[in-house]
Order: sequence, then structure tokens, then C-alpha cells
Amino acid sequence: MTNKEYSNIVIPEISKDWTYYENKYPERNLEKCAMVTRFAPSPTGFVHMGSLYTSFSDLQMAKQTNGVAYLRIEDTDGKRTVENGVEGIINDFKSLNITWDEGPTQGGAYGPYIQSERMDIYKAFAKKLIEEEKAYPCFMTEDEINQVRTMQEVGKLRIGIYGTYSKYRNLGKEEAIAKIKADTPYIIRFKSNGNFENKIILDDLIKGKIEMPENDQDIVIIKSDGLPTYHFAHVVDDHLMRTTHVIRGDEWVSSYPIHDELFKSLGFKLPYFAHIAPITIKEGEAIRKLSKRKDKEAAISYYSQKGIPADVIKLYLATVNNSGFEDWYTRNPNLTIDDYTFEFSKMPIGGSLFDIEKLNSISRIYFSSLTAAKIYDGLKEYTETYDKEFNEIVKREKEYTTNVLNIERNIAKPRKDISSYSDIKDLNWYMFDELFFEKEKNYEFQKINDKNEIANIIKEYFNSYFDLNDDKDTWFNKVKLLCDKLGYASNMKEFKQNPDIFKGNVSDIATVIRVSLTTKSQTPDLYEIMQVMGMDRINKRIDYLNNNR
RNA sequence: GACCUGUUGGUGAAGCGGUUAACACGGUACCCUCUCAAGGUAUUAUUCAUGGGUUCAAGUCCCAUACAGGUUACCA
Repeated sequence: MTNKEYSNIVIPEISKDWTYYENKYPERNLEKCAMVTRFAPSPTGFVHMGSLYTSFSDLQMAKQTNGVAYLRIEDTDGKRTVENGVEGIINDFKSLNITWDEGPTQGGAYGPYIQSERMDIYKAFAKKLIEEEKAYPCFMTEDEINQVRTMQEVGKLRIGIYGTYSKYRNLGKEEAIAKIKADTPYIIRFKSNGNFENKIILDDLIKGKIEMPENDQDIVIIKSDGLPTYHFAHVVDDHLMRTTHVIRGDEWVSSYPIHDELFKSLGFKLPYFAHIAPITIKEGEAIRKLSKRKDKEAAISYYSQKGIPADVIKLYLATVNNSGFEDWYTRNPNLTIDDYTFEFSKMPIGGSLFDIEKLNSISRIYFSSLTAAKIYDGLKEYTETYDKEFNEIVKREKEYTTNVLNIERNIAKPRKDISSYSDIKDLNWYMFDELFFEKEKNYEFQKINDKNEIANIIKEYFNSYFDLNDDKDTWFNKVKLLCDKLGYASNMKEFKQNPDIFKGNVSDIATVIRVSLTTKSQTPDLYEIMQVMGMDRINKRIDYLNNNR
């Protein structure tokens, strides 16, 4: 019996052989240095910071070399697959405005992009290996495998199915066929030719040269359900999809020897490898990978809920991803992430701790660089889903809201108090009548807490001094005039020299005005607030205070 | 047990054999100031996990130890 006939018995019901697929997916016609990258999640839920971080490199590297970045779904483990997992992943990317050049939804010439739909392809290549006597059917039961393992553990030997521990690697064809005919369950194992004593070198783009022992494990390549294992699918897919750069988490470094041998045994050219260190988090003393189940700040939805823009997340990832990016970005505030050239050699080798403080800081800087009109658009969109009440107000009062957002914005160094869209309401609610009059208020009069004195200051100020048409200097001079009249120091230096001869100082007077309009003792520039509020709103607030206090 | 990788301040890190260990976030103090924020100024690692070695010279090269992380599945 020929090897071909034998392989047809071991893996039946395949119409095409591997040469068909080789021809179907030819070398890509791209510029020489163009990178073809892929992001290959298993559909176990949603995208989280960790996977987003990896995908960021895929996207960025492909983009900056005019290459291709595609999305491949690795759903070869039925037990782990979550319902709507694929949709979840695609929607998360959509919410971040991330699009892939090829993938399950948009298709592409190298599809299908879902592994469970590529069964025949894997089988065709498994058959090739069987024909070449580089793979074989294995009939070991779970119990047998466990026995081998315990024996190895007790004897402190290397664990696994390799060499003489592989009971069926040298089984004759006839015997194997007899077992198959008798319906003995089997899987397909790779027949390793490696020697553990030999060394191979992984020249990793991020971590540098890593020396490892050659693979000698007869790993499973096709499982009993007919689907491939990760190792086999990775090698076949990345070859057929013509991936040039495999960028993946560094938990895969240890299995590189397997991949290395598999690529070579199949006659495939090896792609470049870049193993990315994970984003980690500290739990007590222990450091672990960011987990989408344990860490709420790992989920992408956490940020959309808070109203942290996708661009900020990308900025944060870029900062962690390439040392030097942050520096470059602060020097070139007008350029974008896509203008920066990312390099593998500048990526961190060890894991980086996730720093939400840093992310917030990036966000504040980002918001401070935006125009009021831009923030208005984002706010409208955000509140549409997360704050209907505020959304009504924002939509009705577009111009006013924009003016509010513009306070202390058209200056050289704008305020940095907004870190997310959800902050805006907390920061500015008192500017809006609907929120101001409905809310339970706590007037933060502190130093001056005498009711009569407050009433007197307000009365004097609004009756005799305040004029909305004044420019800022005139406005403030009038506040000072009021100080002089009432016995408060209008000059802070004088006050500091002789605090005892005054009732207080100009800041006390300003605070009374500020609190009476906003209830808060700490707000942005009072003049600008009054300008934006306008006479009508100011009067309403003064009346309200007089009647309720 | 075996095989990999890492360890620089509160955090992220730069550093690639040669005078005072970049930068950013955070902290502290002061200044400015109508409050806050911002801004300005100063300050925040005599030392790069520890111990040996190589060298005229080491965070940087070598070895050992400790600690941390990963892998060791018909999971990816």
C-alpha cells in the first residue's frame, strides 16, 4: 500500500489536496518591506486591554509599511467558544474605530478567516505529513497518556509524548488500519525528528536571540473532533495567509520550537516573530496579566462607559508600546500616532504594569487640546447612550453648551480638568438651569458665613458695581472697589502685610460671588463664567439664593 | 522537576563599557493668583535585586543566588 492510499484511510473525505491550497493562496503582491500581520483571538468574550495592545502592533506595523493587517478567529476549541464571541470582538473594534484589511466580516482573498471553516485545509496538510511519514495516527487513550505523565513526574523526567513514550509512532500501516476499521478512536500526532540535546535559535524581533532546545514532542496536530490544535493551525494559516510577521503574546515563546519544526517539516518559509510582553497588574504582591474577568479597567466597555475616547486609549497603548513615543508626541502635538514610526526594538521586553493614572493624564492632555466644538460633538454622542437627561439639554442648548466648554480653552495652556466625557457634567452642572435648580445644593460659603454679610455683599455688588459689558480688567477693578468700600483688602500684598486691619480680602469677596452663582468655592475663571451665563441666568441664581437662604 | 524570560525611583521607563543615572506620570515645598486647575521654580535613585568575577573603567560583559513571570494539554 502506498503512503497516499494509507493517508486516505487515516484522513478520509477530503476532496482537495495541499497543492490546491498552495496555488489558491499565492504569495502576496506587496512592496518588499510591507508587513503582513494578523490578530488572532479566540472568541472567548470581548476584546480587552491586553489583546488590544497586541492588535495595536499588528495594525500599526502593517499600516506604516503599506502592508496588510487581518483578523483571524481561532475557534478550534468548542468548549471555550462563547456565544456571539465573534460579534463581540468585531463590535469592540468597531467602537474603537479600528478596521482590519481582511477578516470574517469584510472577507479577503486569503479566507475563510474563521478557523472552524478551514477544516479541510488543515486536513489536507495533515495528510501531506502522513504521506511523508511525518505524522501518524495515535490510539493512546486518556488513561494511557496520564500513566505516562505520572511515571515521568515520579521519575523527574521531562513530561510529554516523545521518543519511546509515543506508543504508536512506529506502528505499521496494516495494524493502524485494522484499529481504524475496528473504530478505535484516534488523533493525528506529529512525528518529531528533533533532538532535545540540540539547540535552535529564535531570533525574536523584540526579545532578541533566544536559544532553546529542539522540539522532540510528538504533539497532537488534529484532535478527535477533526479540528487542528493551535500549533498546527497557526503554522498552516500563517503560511497560507502569507503572514510575514507573527506578532503575539510572549506566552508562546516556549512553544516556538514546535512551530519551528512544524514550519520546516511542511516545507514552509518561516515568518518573522515578535513576542510581546503582556500588560500586567499588581494584585497585592503578585503580578499577573490583566484579566478581563477580574479587572474592570481591562474591558473596552469600561472606557466607553466612562467616556474616554478611543484616541486616548490608542495614545496610551502607543506610549506603552514604544519607548520614545510619548516624548515624540509631546514635542509634536499636531501630529498623530500614524505619523510615528514604531519599532520592534523599542518595545518592552518584560511586562509593563497597567497605569490608569497615566491613562487619565493622557486623556486630560488630549481633552485640553480639543476645540469646544469637537468636545461638544463627542459629548452629544456620549450622552446619547449614557446620559439621556443631559443629552436633551446639550442638544437643546448647543451654542450655550459650546460656550461653557470654551471657558478657559482659547488660551495658551488650556485647563486640564476633563479626563472623560462623564466628567463634564460633574464639572459644569451649575451652568445649566435644568441641573442647577433641580439639584440638592450645598453652598460652599466658608470663610464668610454670616448670612447678612453675604446678602449685603451680593446686594451691593449687583446693584452698584456689576456690569456684564465690562471687559475683564474693568470687571475686576470694580470688584476691588467694592472691597475698598466694605473694608476688605483689594490688594493681596497689602493684605498679607497687615491682615488684621482688614475684614478680609478680595478673594473672600470673589468667593461670595462665585458661590452665590455656582454654589462651589472652586470653579474656573469667574469672569468667564459670568460672561457665558449672561444676565438672565445670573439673576435667576441670585433670586434663588435670596429666597432660599 | 525541566525549559525559557525578566529584575533601574511610588509608577512607566531611557540607558547598548567611560565625567553629575534622560524623560513622563505621581508626590512634596514655594511662587504667581479672585478660588480651583493650569503655569513657573525647586525637590523626589550617592545608585541600577544580591554576591562574586572580567576591565584602567560596569546599570551596561560573564557566573552564581534570590525573587517575579511564562511554558510543560486532544486550551488558545
